[in-house]
Amino acid sequence: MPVPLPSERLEALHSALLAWFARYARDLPWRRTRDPYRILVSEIMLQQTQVERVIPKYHAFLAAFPTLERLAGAPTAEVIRLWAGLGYNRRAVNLQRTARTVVEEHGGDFPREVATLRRLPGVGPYTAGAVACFAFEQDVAFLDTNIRRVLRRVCIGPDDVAGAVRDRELLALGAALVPPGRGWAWNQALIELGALVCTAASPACPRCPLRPDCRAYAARAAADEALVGAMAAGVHPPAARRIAERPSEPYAGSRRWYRGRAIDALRALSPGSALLLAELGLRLKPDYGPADEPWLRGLVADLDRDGLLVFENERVRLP
DNA sequence: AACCCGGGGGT
DNA sequence: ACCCCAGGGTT
Repeated sequence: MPVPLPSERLEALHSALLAWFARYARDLPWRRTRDPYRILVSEIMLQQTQVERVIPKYHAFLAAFPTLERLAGAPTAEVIRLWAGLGYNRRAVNLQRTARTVVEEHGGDFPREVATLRRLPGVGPYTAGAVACFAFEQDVAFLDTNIRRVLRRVCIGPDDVAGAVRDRELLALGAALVPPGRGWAWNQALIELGALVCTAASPACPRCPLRPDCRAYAARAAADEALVGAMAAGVHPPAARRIAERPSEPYAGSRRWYRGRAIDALRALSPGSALLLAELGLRLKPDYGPADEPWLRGLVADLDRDGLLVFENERVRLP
């Protein structure tokens, strides 16, 4: 059961992290704007995708679709083409659906409320909070993989057995930490700390501004001390045991891989043109034959359902 | 709650 | 060969 941080430490926590952010934050393009459209594009692209790979795609996408209205009015095929290399292609379709929803149902006026944002396609709890905070500078709390990890370590530490603390509880904890009026910088700073210092595999605690108030650090320091004492006494800890796992399926040849190759094949077509089903099959499998047709129809049907292609008259094309 | 959805880079 | 990454949607 996590205990809230002592209130007398709250102000110190705020100033420590905000000062660290002011000094060490990366200069990322989406931190230079409050335009909700640009913030949304960045947030959708950043879902499960690293910053370094998003940056060039972000610029290219906004060059092609500089405004919400331009994205809403573009052929979906073009949006999918611009998404090449980012993965999770449904994000591209949902992003355009959101643009069209905002244009058609909100008169082009971007929603500000988290609950309203949350209803947009492709916008979940994280993205709704991020847009409310990073575009409209609201002091809202939300969780992404970085914030979740930082909060777990700082506020819960060794009590977080196997991630037993739920998001609901973590979110309540996080909401109590947001400094009034500084939500934008605070949430950016939590994410930045998780990305640069409090990383998943090897956190750089020696240069962490939150170290004085971090439960995980305190516990680790105590454990290290005990270990050093034990080693000095001639006691060695048991070697970590490797748990045997079944070999995982290779990615090439997986369903996900074929979906990606199918969309790539359609991207390569000149705009407006289509491919016979068997032609697509041959581009996915050199030895494609009639026996593969049911499999291909299933693949295509799912992509069609996802809005990533259109299958009509035995031909396949981008929407 | 479990599963699916891409692709690239790090270790 | 794993793990990780500014998550969301479906079942």
